[in-house]
Amino acid sequence: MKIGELSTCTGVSIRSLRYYEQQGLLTPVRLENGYREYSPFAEEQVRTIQLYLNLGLSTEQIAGFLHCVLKNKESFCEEIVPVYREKLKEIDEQIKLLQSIKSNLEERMQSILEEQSSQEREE
Amino acid sequence: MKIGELSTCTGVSIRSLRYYEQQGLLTPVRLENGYREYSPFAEEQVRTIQLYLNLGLSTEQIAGFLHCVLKNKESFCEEIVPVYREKLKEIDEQIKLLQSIKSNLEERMQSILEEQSSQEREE
DNA sequence: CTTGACCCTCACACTAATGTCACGGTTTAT
DNA sequence: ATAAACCGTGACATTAGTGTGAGGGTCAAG
Repeated sequence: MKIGELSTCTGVSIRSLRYYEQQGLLTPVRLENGYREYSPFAEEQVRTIQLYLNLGLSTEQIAGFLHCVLKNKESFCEEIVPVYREKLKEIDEQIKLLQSIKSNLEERMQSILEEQSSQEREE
Repeated sequence: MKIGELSTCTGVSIRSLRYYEQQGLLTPVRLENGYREYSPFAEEQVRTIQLYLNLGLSTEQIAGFLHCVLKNKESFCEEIVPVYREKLKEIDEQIKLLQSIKSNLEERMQSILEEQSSQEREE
Protein backbone atom coordinates (compact mmCIF):
# COMPACT_ATOMS: atom_id res chain seq x y z
CA MET A 1 0.00 0.00 0.00
CA LYS A 2 1.37 3.40 -0.97
CA ILE A 3 0.98 6.58 1.02
CA GLY A 4 -1.85 7.97 -1.10
CA GLU A 5 -3.95 4.86 -0.56
CA LEU A 6 -3.29 4.86 3.16
CA SER A 7 -4.22 8.51 3.31
CA THR A 8 -7.47 7.90 1.44
CA CYS A 9 -8.55 4.87 3.41
CA THR A 10 -7.80 6.42 6.80
CA GLY A 11 -8.70 10.02 6.08
CA VAL A 12 -5.36 11.15 7.48
CA SER A 13 -3.40 13.57 5.31
CA ILE A 14 -0.22 12.47 3.58
CA ARG A 15 1.57 15.21 5.46
CA SER A 16 0.48 13.72 8.76
CA LEU A 17 1.46 10.19 7.77
CA ARG A 18 4.96 11.38 6.98
CA TYR A 19 5.05 13.28 10.26
CA TYR A 20 4.03 10.17 12.20
CA GLU A 21 6.87 8.32 10.55
CA GLN A 22 9.29 11.05 11.52
CA GLN A 23 8.06 10.71 15.10
CA GLY A 24 8.68 6.99 15.02
CA LEU A 25 5.02 5.94 14.94
CA LEU A 26 5.05 4.37 11.50
CA THR A 27 7.89 2.53 9.80
CA PRO A 28 7.00 1.71 6.20
CA VAL A 29 9.61 -0.01 4.07
CA ARG A 30 10.97 1.74 1.03
CA LEU A 31 10.64 0.48 -2.52
CA GLU A 32 13.52 0.74 -4.93
CA ASN A 33 12.19 4.04 -6.23
CA GLY A 34 12.10 5.52 -2.75
CA TYR A 35 8.32 5.24 -2.36
CA ARG A 36 6.97 4.23 1.05
CA GLU A 37 5.28 0.83 1.11
CA TYR A 38 2.89 0.22 4.00
CA SER A 39 1.79 -3.18 5.25
CA PRO A 40 -1.93 -3.91 5.40
CA PHE A 41 -1.71 -3.52 9.17
CA ALA A 42 -0.79 0.12 8.75
CA GLU A 43 -4.42 1.11 8.37
CA GLU A 44 -5.33 -0.14 11.81
CA GLN A 45 -2.11 1.33 13.13
CA VAL A 46 -3.01 4.76 11.83
CA ARG A 47 -6.47 4.53 13.34
CA THR A 48 -4.88 3.62 16.64
CA ILE A 49 -2.57 6.61 16.46
CA GLN A 50 -5.53 8.87 15.73
CA LEU A 51 -7.39 7.43 18.67
CA TYR A 52 -4.61 8.33 21.07
CA LEU A 53 -4.06 11.74 19.52
CA ASN A 54 -7.74 12.41 20.07
CA LEU A 55 -7.23 11.55 23.71
CA GLY A 56 -4.82 14.45 23.80
CA LEU A 57 -1.65 12.40 23.98
CA SER A 58 1.44 13.64 22.18
CA THR A 59 3.18 11.64 19.47
CA GLU A 60 6.05 11.23 21.88
CA GLN A 61 3.83 9.66 24.50
CA ILE A 62 2.16 7.46 21.94
CA ALA A 63 5.55 6.33 20.69
CA GLY A 64 6.24 5.05 24.18
CA PHE A 65 3.57 2.36 24.14
CA LEU A 66 2.35 1.99 20.58
CA HIS A 67 4.50 -1.04 19.83
CA CYS A 68 2.99 -2.81 22.81
CA VAL A 69 -0.59 -1.83 22.08
CA LEU A 70 -0.32 -3.08 18.54
CA LYS A 71 0.87 -6.49 19.62
CA ASN A 72 -1.27 -6.97 22.69
CA LYS A 73 -4.54 -5.79 24.10
CA GLU A 74 -4.24 -2.38 25.68
CA SER A 75 -4.78 -3.85 29.10
CA PHE A 76 -1.59 -5.82 28.72
CA CYS A 77 0.51 -2.68 28.41
CA GLU A 78 1.69 -1.37 31.71
CA GLU A 79 3.51 1.50 30.01
CA ILE A 80 0.18 3.10 29.28
CA VAL A 81 -1.07 3.49 32.84
CA PRO A 82 1.30 6.24 33.98
CA VAL A 83 0.63 8.13 30.75
CA TYR A 84 -3.11 7.98 31.40
CA ARG A 85 -2.61 9.05 34.99
CA GLU A 86 -0.52 12.01 33.97
CA LYS A 87 -2.99 13.04 31.31
CA LEU A 88 -5.88 12.77 33.74
CA LYS A 89 -4.08 14.96 36.23
CA GLU A 90 -3.35 17.50 33.53
CA ILE A 91 -6.95 17.50 32.39
CA ASP A 92 -8.23 17.96 35.91
CA GLU A 93 -6.01 20.99 36.31
CA GLN A 94 -7.18 22.44 33.04
CA ILE A 95 -10.81 21.91 33.91
CA LYS A 96 -10.29 23.51 37.29
CA LEU A 97 -8.62 26.54 35.73
CA LEU A 98 -11.31 26.88 33.10
CA GLN A 99 -14.04 26.64 35.68
CA SER A 100 -12.51 29.33 37.84
CA ILE A 101 -12.16 31.62 34.83
CA LYS A 102 -15.72 30.79 33.90
CA SER A 103 -17.03 31.77 37.33
CA ASN A 104 -15.05 34.96 37.19
CA LEU A 105 -16.41 35.83 33.77
CA GLU A 106 -19.97 35.02 34.80
CA GLU A 107 -19.72 37.26 37.85
CA ARG A 108 -18.35 40.13 35.80
CA MET A 109 -20.99 39.62 33.16
CA GLN A 110 -23.67 39.62 35.80
CA SER A 111 -22.41 42.86 37.32
CA ILE A 112 -22.37 44.57 33.98
CA LEU A 113 -25.85 43.45 33.04
CA GLU A 114 -27.29 44.41 36.42
CA GLU A 115 -25.71 47.81 36.36
CA GLN A 116 -26.78 48.43 32.80
CA SER A 117 -30.40 47.57 33.54
CA SER A 118 -30.38 49.79 36.62
CA GLN A 119 -29.04 52.61 34.48
CA GLU A 120 -31.88 52.07 32.06
CA ARG A 121 -34.42 52.45 34.84
CA GLU A 122 -32.86 55.77 35.77
CA GLU A 123 -33.31 57.15 32.29
CA MET B 1 8.42 56.45 35.02
CA LYS B 2 10.80 54.44 32.87
CA ILE B 3 10.26 50.91 31.65
CA GLY B 4 12.47 49.31 34.27
CA GLU B 5 10.55 50.91 37.11
CA LEU B 6 7.21 49.95 35.61
CA SER B 7 8.47 46.42 35.19
CA THR B 8 9.64 46.25 38.79
CA CYS B 9 6.50 47.72 40.32
CA THR B 10 4.12 45.57 38.29
CA GLY B 11 6.14 42.40 38.08
CA VAL B 12 5.65 42.30 34.32
CA SER B 13 8.77 41.77 32.24
CA ILE B 14 10.20 44.58 30.15
CA ARG B 15 9.77 42.34 27.14
CA SER B 16 6.06 42.07 27.82
CA LEU B 17 5.63 45.80 28.36
CA ARG B 18 7.18 46.46 24.98
CA TYR B 19 4.94 43.79 23.45
CA TYR B 20 1.82 45.37 24.96
CA GLU B 21 2.84 48.64 23.41
CA GLN B 22 3.29 46.99 20.05
CA GLN B 23 -0.22 45.56 20.41
CA GLY B 24 -1.59 49.00 21.13
CA LEU B 25 -2.29 48.42 24.83
CA LEU B 26 0.22 50.92 26.17
CA THR B 27 1.28 54.22 24.63
CA PRO B 28 4.14 55.77 26.58
CA VAL B 29 5.61 59.03 25.31
CA ARG B 30 9.21 59.12 24.23
CA LEU B 31 11.90 61.23 25.83
CA GLU B 32 14.48 63.00 23.74
CA ASN B 33 16.87 60.11 24.11
CA GLY B 34 14.28 57.64 22.83
CA TYR B 35 13.45 56.19 26.24
CA ARG B 36 9.83 55.36 27.00
CA GLU B 37 8.24 57.53 29.69
CA TYR B 38 5.15 56.09 31.35
CA SER B 39 2.52 58.12 33.17
CA PRO B 40 1.72 57.18 36.77
CA PHE B 41 -1.53 55.65 35.53
CA ALA B 42 0.44 53.08 33.56
CA GLU B 43 0.83 50.91 36.62
CA GLU B 44 -2.89 50.44 37.02
CA GLN B 45 -3.18 50.05 33.29
CA VAL B 46 -0.69 47.20 33.27
CA ARG B 47 -2.48 45.49 36.14
CA THR B 48 -5.72 45.80 34.20
CA ILE B 49 -4.12 44.24 31.13
CA GLN B 50 -2.83 41.38 33.24
CA LEU B 51 -6.26 40.87 34.71
CA TYR B 52 -7.82 40.41 31.30
CA LEU B 53 -4.97 38.26 30.03
CA ASN B 54 -5.54 36.01 33.01
CA LEU B 55 -9.17 35.73 31.96
CA GLY B 56 -7.83 34.18 28.78
CA LEU B 57 -8.51 37.14 26.52
CA SER B 58 -6.08 37.96 23.74
CA THR B 59 -4.27 41.26 23.49
CA GLU B 60 -6.35 41.97 20.41
CA GLN B 61 -9.60 41.51 22.33
CA ILE B 62 -8.31 43.59 25.21
CA ALA B 63 -7.31 46.34 22.82
CA GLY B 64 -10.94 46.52 21.75
CA PHE B 65 -12.25 47.75 25.08
CA LEU B 66 -9.27 48.76 27.19
CA HIS B 67 -9.61 52.45 26.43
CA CYS B 68 -13.18 52.36 27.67
CA VAL B 69 -12.47 50.32 30.77
CA LEU B 70 -9.72 52.70 31.81
CA LYS B 71 -11.98 55.71 31.60
CA ASN B 72 -15.19 54.21 32.95
CA LYS B 73 -16.31 51.42 35.17
CA GLU B 74 -16.32 48.10 33.37
CA SER B 75 -20.10 48.00 33.50
CA PHE B 76 -20.23 51.08 31.37
CA CYS B 77 -18.46 49.38 28.49
CA GLU B 78 -20.82 47.61 26.16
CA GLU B 79 -17.94 46.46 23.98
CA ILE B 80 -16.95 44.01 26.65
CA VAL B 81 -20.15 41.99 26.79
CA PRO B 82 -19.84 40.19 23.44
CA VAL B 83 -16.21 39.42 24.23
CA TYR B 84 -17.22 37.83 27.51
CA ARG B 85 -20.02 35.92 25.83
CA GLU B 86 -17.67 34.58 23.20
CA LYS B 87 -15.08 33.61 25.76
CA LEU B 88 -17.70 31.87 27.89
CA LYS B 89 -18.90 29.89 24.90
CA GLU B 90 -15.36 28.91 24.06
CA ILE B 91 -14.66 27.85 27.63
CA ASP B 92 -17.83 25.77 27.78
CA GLU B 93 -16.75 23.94 24.65
CA GLN B 94 -13.32 23.32 26.04
CA ILE B 95 -14.68 22.04 29.31
CA LYS B 96 -17.07 19.76 27.49
CA LEU B 97 -14.28 18.36 25.35
CA LEU B 98 -12.00 17.85 28.32
CA GLN B 99 -14.72 16.11 30.26
CA SER B 100 -15.46 13.70 27.45
CA ILE B 101 -11.78 12.90 27.11
CA LYS B 102 -11.60 12.48 30.85
CA SER B 103 -14.46 9.97 30.87
CA ASN B 104 -12.87 8.10 28.03
CA LEU B 105 -9.53 7.94 29.81
CA GLU B 106 -11.12 6.85 33.06
CA GLU B 107 -12.99 4.03 31.34
CA ARG B 108 -9.86 2.83 29.63
CA MET B 109 -7.89 3.06 32.83
CA GLN B 110 -10.58 1.09 34.64
CA SER B 111 -10.53 -1.65 32.01
CA ILE B 112 -6.80 -1.99 32.19
CA LEU B 113 -6.72 -2.16 35.97
CA GLU B 114 -9.55 -4.67 36.14
CA GLU B 115 -7.99 -6.90 33.56
CA GLN B 116 -4.61 -6.69 35.19
CA SER B 117 -5.97 -7.68 38.59
CA SER B 118 -7.89 -10.57 37.06
CA GLN B 119 -4.69 -11.73 35.42
CA GLU B 120 -2.94 -11.62 38.77
CA ARG B 121 -5.58 -13.88 40.29
CA GLU B 122 -4.99 -16.40 37.51
CA GLU B 123 -1.29 -16.64 38.29
C1' DC C 1 6.82 10.62 -26.12
C1' DT C 2 3.85 13.17 -23.56
C1' DT C 3 0.46 14.01 -19.99
C1' DG C 4 -1.41 13.39 -15.56
C1' DA C 5 -1.25 11.34 -11.32
C1' DC C 6 1.61 9.77 -8.18
C1' DC C 7 5.76 10.09 -5.07
C1' DC C 8 10.09 12.29 -2.85
C1' DT C 9 12.58 15.97 0.31
C1' DC C 10 13.14 20.41 2.26
C1' DA C 11 11.47 24.26 4.29
C1' DC C 12 8.48 27.99 5.70
C1' DA C 13 3.93 29.32 7.91
C1' DC C 14 0.72 29.19 11.54
C1' DT C 15 -0.77 30.64 17.04
C1' DA C 16 0.51 33.99 21.06
C1' DA C 17 2.93 35.63 24.56
C1' DT C 18 7.29 35.54 26.34
C1' DG C 19 12.44 34.55 26.77
C1' DT C 20 16.77 35.59 25.20
C1' DC C 21 20.72 37.21 22.65
C1' DA C 22 23.31 40.53 19.84
C1' DC C 23 24.71 45.01 19.16
C1' DG C 24 24.77 49.60 20.35
C1' DG C 25 23.48 54.19 22.65
C1' DT C 26 22.70 56.84 27.38
C1' DT C 27 23.02 58.00 31.99
C1' DT C 28 24.96 58.00 36.49
C1' DA C 29 28.27 57.46 39.91
C1' DT C 30 32.97 57.05 41.03
C1' DA D 1 36.97 59.07 31.91
C1' DT D 2 35.40 54.77 32.83
C1' DA D 3 32.39 51.19 34.57
C1' DA D 4 27.86 49.73 35.77
C1' DA D 5 23.29 49.96 35.04
C1' DC D 6 20.05 51.51 32.16
C1' DC D 7 17.62 51.88 27.58
C1' DG D 8 16.81 51.04 22.39
C1' DT D 9 15.77 47.84 18.11
C1' DG D 10 15.76 43.56 15.74
C1' DA D 11 15.47 38.88 15.34
C1' DC D 12 15.19 34.07 16.50
C1' DA D 13 13.21 30.35 19.71
C1' DT D 14 9.49 28.21 22.05
C1' DT D 15 4.80 24.37 21.24
C1' DA D 16 2.88 20.53 18.13
C1' DG D 17 0.63 19.11 14.49
C1' DT D 18 -0.69 20.32 10.06
C1' DG D 19 -0.97 23.06 5.58
C1' DT D 20 1.35 24.44 1.68
C1' DG D 21 4.54 25.21 -2.01
C1' DA D 22 8.84 24.66 -4.63
C1' DG D 23 11.53 21.71 -7.30
C1' DG D 24 12.07 17.37 -9.07
C1' DG D 25 11.76 12.02 -9.83
C1' DT D 26 8.48 7.90 -11.30
C1' DC D 27 5.05 5.48 -13.58
C1' DA D 28 1.12 4.20 -16.43
C1' DA D 29 -2.00 5.11 -20.17
C1' DG D 30 -2.78 7.23 -24.41
